[in-house]
Amino acid sequence: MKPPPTDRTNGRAAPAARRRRPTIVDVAAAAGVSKSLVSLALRGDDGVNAATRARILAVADELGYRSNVLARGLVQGRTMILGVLLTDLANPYHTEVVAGVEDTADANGFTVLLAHGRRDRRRLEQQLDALLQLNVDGVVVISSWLEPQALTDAARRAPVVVVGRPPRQPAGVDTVANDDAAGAAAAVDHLARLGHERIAHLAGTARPASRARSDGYRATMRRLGLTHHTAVVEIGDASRHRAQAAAELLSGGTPTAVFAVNDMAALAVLDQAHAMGIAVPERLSVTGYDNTVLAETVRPRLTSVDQPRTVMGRLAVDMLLERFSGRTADRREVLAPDLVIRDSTASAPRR
Amino acid sequence: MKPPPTDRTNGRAAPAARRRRPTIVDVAAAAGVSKSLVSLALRGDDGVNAATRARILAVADELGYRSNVLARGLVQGRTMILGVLLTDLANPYHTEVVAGVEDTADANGFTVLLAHGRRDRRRLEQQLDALLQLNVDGVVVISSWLEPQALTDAARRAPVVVVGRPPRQPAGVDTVANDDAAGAAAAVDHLARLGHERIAHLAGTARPASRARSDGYRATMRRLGLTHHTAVVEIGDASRHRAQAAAELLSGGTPTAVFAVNDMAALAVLDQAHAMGIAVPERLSVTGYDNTVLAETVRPRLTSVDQPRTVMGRLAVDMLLERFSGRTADRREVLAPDLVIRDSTASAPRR
DNA sequence: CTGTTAGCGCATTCAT
DNA sequence: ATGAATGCGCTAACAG
Repeated sequence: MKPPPTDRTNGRAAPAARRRRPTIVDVAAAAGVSKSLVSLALRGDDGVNAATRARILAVADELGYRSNVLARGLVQGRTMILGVLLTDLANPYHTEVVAGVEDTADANGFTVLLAHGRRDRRRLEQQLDALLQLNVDGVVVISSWLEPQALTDAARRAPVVVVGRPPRQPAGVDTVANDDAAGAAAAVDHLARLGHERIAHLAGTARPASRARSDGYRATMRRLGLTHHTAVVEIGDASRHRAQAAAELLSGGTPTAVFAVNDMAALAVLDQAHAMGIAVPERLSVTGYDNTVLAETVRPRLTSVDQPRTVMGRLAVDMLLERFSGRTADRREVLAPDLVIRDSTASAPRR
Repeated sequence: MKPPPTDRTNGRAAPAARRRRPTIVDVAAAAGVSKSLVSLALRGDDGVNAATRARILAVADELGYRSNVLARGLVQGRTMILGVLLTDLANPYHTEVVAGVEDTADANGFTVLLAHGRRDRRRLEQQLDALLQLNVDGVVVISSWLEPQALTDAARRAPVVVVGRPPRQPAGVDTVANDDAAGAAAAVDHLARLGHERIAHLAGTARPASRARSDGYRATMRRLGLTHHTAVVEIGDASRHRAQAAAELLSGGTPTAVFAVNDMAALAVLDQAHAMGIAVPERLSVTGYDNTVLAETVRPRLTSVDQPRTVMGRLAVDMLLERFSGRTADRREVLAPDLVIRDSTASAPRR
């Protein structure tokens, strides 16, 4: 805890001559009217003399006056700010949801501010709290790391929508998720239609979304009568683990196709296949999940399950707006994902 | 502009039973003391009876009391919040700088909030304004898009540090940048040492950083006496442009090496080389710039110039702290980049 | 139609 | 150890 900022705007000339932004009183003084009148004029109230209003607007413009959100929030009880809390800035999945959030927020006159949890639950809670303290009107949580209790608590202070798949459904908060089971089914069905039978699965960590995808994989394999599904390997976050898991997967059972839990995992499979001299897609088909930029970047371009991220972000804000208008019942939305077929999948090799 | 939130905490039972967070008065009431005493106790003032303090702390803890940043900011003139303004959330370069900012902010008890410009100058200005309205104590701008005037104006309200290379040095704000010319020289020198002579360059848009790199490239080629530097192609942001530019570059002059302005451009070269059946690095060496995750993702792994992003972020906050302690002179810091050699560069092919 | 006045919210700091 | 005053900028209610 270092020495905090000392500068005060009042008092004698501060070092850097910090300038107060013009307030409504400055405008009032410059225009020679009361600040109430300025307020009315600025908000287009009818009861203001046209000439006076013109003068006020001119002065305000000249001074570069802009009303202060927080001050207005103080009296109106709303700030027109929406907070977005996300686990991991570096995760492109998250940032695309943010784009959707921004779209709808913009269209409705809201400003969006972001808080970053750095993949740390404690920090996520702190940041959520920080947003709430700013009196944001609502929060979109792009994370499945928070305890249901923390979310429910937060929702008592402002409407909260979770984008993703929290471990348990928290009371009082809305959720938007994609149908992981359906996505897994789409990928596996696609591979099966291409004639693959030995379809292996590279599974993720214990996160709910990963589990749902693995469950979907197993269910689909069962439905297809494919008992020979080679292996399910738990992988960690470290890329070394992924590589190791991928190596293990390709060595045992000699699969002709792999359904990876996400694009990063799929990339590990691609790399491992390359190292082992297995041609993709000729001898091995690979599918990812999330359709991140990665999928369009690696060679061969990755077939991947696409979550409608932008739509999810938009929907999240829509749900916030509904809460603002009085909805009290929780709403959970599950969106259908979409398989994007690229170059990493092809017909199964003949024996 | 949709109907804004209507809920007020006061009045009769609001639909969702929105709960006020406990304030210092609640704690005072529950502990049977005045709020002044609570304030003193919480901040460890000596003049508080030990037993009383213990009771107050216990009550505060039980109620889950946490002081409100904004209210404290009101009276103290500082909020202990730092704002980060960035051009593009999806740009991993930016997010790594953020990590550095967060490191140092954390260590000094500051909270970090992010505002996103969506690659739009107007929006960047709005977001900068939004941060300032929150009374953040300082702002780190990770962008070179803002007009110097906008930055200077902002700096009158709170200290501002720009990470990156603004077109002109704005008065009153500090800057942290990497030495693009030196980075370019490191890359070209590396290629020259490997025996390359026909070293082409894939240039970027008109952004200052890109220009500095191109200048560095040309200067180094001249210094090395390599007049035969094939071509400089202007590329746009669209990936199609990049591909086209890369194709053009590899067709004319048959270079044996390419210094690309950034990793994305290098990736385009890699892809194009692959399409044309040119083996990398056997027949063509490629270097990138920025050392993004991309560099460690593509095959072959990309040799790239690394900017010390985390350090830059940390330094930015250090500079903010200096301003808080009274520094008034502008400070501009230029950090040395570092060439990271991977698999995409090798000795020049024999004729 | 215009101007004045009193809070909105909360924590700190000064007098007592 | 306490009440009252204070910081901020705005809007709403009311008086002129």
